[in-house]
Amino acid sequence: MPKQTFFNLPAEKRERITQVALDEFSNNSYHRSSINRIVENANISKGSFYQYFSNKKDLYRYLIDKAGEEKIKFLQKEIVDYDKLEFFPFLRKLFLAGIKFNQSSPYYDKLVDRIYRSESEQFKEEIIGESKYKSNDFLIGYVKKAREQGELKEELNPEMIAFLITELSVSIVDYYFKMKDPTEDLEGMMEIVDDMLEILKSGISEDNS
Amino acid sequence: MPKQTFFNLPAEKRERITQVALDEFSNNSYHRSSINRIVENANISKGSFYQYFSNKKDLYRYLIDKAGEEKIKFLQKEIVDYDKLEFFPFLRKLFLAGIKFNQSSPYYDKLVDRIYRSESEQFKEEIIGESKYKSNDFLIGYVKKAREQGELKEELNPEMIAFLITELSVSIVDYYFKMKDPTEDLEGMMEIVDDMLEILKSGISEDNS
Amino acid sequence: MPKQTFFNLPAEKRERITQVALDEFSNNSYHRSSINRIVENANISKGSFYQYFSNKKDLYRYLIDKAGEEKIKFLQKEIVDYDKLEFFPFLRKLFLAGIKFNQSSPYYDKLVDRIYRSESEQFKEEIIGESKYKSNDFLIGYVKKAREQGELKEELNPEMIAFLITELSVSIVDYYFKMKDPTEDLEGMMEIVDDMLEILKSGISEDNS
Amino acid sequence: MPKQTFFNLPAEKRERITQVALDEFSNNSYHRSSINRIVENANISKGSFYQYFSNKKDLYRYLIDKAGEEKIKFLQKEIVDYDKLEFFPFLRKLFLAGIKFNQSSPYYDKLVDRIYRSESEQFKEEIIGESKYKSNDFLIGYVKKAREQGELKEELNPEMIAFLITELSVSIVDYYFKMKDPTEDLEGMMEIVDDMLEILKSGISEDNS
DNA sequence: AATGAATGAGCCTTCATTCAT
DNA sequence: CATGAATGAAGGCTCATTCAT
Repeated sequence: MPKQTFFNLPAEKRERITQVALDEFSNNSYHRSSINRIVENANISKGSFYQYFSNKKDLYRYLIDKAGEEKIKFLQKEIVDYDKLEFFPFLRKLFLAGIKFNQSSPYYDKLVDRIYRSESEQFKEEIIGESKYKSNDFLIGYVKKAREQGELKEELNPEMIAFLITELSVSIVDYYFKMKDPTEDLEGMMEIVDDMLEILKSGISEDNS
Repeated sequence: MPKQTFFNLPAEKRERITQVALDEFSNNSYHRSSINRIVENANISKGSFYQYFSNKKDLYRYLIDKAGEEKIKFLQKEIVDYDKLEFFPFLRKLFLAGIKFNQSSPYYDKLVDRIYRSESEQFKEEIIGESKYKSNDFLIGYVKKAREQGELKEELNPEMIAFLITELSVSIVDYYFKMKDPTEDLEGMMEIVDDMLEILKSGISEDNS
Repeated sequence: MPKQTFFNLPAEKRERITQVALDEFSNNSYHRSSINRIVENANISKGSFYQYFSNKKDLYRYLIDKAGEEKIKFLQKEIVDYDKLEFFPFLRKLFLAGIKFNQSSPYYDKLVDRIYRSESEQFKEEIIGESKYKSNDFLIGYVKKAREQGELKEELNPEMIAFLITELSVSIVDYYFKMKDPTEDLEGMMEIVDDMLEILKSGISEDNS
Repeated sequence: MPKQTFFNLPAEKRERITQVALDEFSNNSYHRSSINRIVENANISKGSFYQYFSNKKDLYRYLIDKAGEEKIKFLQKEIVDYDKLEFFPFLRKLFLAGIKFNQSSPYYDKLVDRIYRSESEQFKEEIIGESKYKSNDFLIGYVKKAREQGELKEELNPEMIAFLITELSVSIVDYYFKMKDPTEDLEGMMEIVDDMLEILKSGISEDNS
């Protein structure tokens, strides 16, 4: 956790630092990211930095946490009444909201992707282990509920389904941005999402039999 | 490509270096990996290193290439007569073979995963661009053939399917080794593979309609 | 340009570093000069060095610039009313002042000689290109003026004359310090200067015809 | 001196090595020149190199010596009956021959220039001190003779005149190649040479008074 | 006579962190 | 709260030379 001094800062300064750090960590691996560059770009002194954060890892953890927070806040705003939706319409909303979030705050997604996919297992544990935003928990609950309500095949393992969905939601974004100009609107994206959802639906829904 | 001097080395030494380097690069990002550590662990002098490889990237590229080579060699040995198999049985063999390879040479998979998932697009291109082992090409061809033979839904985009399968094949290994002791035998694994395949099959095969 | 941190240093330290660097670069070619030696002799840490200068070239450029600055400052102090002098008396003053400068700050002259005479044309351009102390411009102007006032033969190319004078002014110093003990006073020197000037005068002045 | 083994080599190989080394040393300062590059470009093994030359300096000295030898050989071929010429016609021939030599063997001139102008005095002494081709000796003798024959002003110091001429002969080449395309023929050059000679003549010849 | 693997010192540069003010 | 000078370890890489074969 950043030190209290950081939170005492005027909002403008605090956000400037956050933004610059986000930029650095989302474009470089943890070890390659440079405090030197951060303080320079944020226009603060080295000494100040160490008065806000106890060390590099402290800042990093803060950003990772904030990324989770922001994403959840965003998703909750996008998917109102999500507990009244059926599973697949919900999933569709979830995917689209995920893509929208990525478009509006690409740094956060990059940051999180980076740690999930590229840092060593040990390092990941060290950083995320203490965070409360372990993304999957929420989804597993939702899958379980859907299965209980007969929307999903009984024989499938909910953990596995949740895992599969998470992977697909990341993959779909990768796939999309590998092919398209990210500033484009969402039409092309929806097509892919719908294809992917159709496959998933045929694959895991009960009605399918 | 490593210099000729590297290939002139006694096999034992050459393999020792390869092994140590593999260990280093599969456990650290490219930039974080250290030549210093490699030469120390491999018990060679820094000067020698640069007589074998022209630079860090040279060694890295060599390993990435070798990983592709080894994996293909392994898969070809595992999946004989693969062109006589139907699509889903083939896929099953492919997944299992992939897992087996990971078990026998976990470093190579980690290495390749790392670059595919975590290094910057530009860096990836720089390293893999010149390699002949671009994994997806082979799979896309195979998917197209399956679709022509009526095994897959016509409306689905082969590139997307291939992409999906590749992602799943990686995910499945992640999932498995996150849950199980990797030295265990394959029984538990097969269950998961079969679940996943069942989903895929329901999702993309033609007979399903 | 050195970083601000360098100029914030206590004068003693700043001058110590400058002096040590000057010593290093004036006795070795650019590439042969060693930052390691500089920091060691100046008794600063390597890390500090890079807080003062962005890199080796930065320091080097600073010295070259400073050499130009110092020389011009010195010459202006020595040759007051230089625009009221006739050409050859002026030249005599210039030569003598040059020698005096060399005696009082031999490092600067050595430094500048070194780059003018020995580094590759491309490197020279890279370093001096951006400097405002391109020595010849001033002299060419002065030669042109002298020619217009009928002091020099009309048929001679001013650029060539300026070039010739510059070369001679360097040569004369070389010659002198090759023969004499540099701590001696200037008497012997004046003889040589006068001989050289006499030759030049006979060679290029108009009254000569 | 190179070891006997070097001279036992087939001429082709010996010349190849010489050429490559010349290329390296004339384009880089002594310390920057690389044995590694030389053996690579000359296609010989590291071990062989050290069987031909006892070390880097040995090779370097050999080249410097050879440069002197070649230049003298060339000049002697160009300026036949030079002892029957008067001083200024001789000087003109000398300058032109110098330029021609530079055009035909630019590497040698670059090599010699480099050591004369850029290496430290101590290093120069170490290399050239032992050489028999100290260029000036020959010229001083010639100047003395000219003075005795009344061609030059009595009051001028022959050493100084010889020094001056040497400097000019180098400067003139610098000046020319800074302005012109070196592949051009000699017409433009002759003009400059003649201007320069005219200055010199007015400056130092006796008839001038 | 020829080879080429081995070596360690040295190169310039970047880094996260400390601490006195 | 803010500052920024100081630091030494570590980074990748090049070098001339030796020596066993």
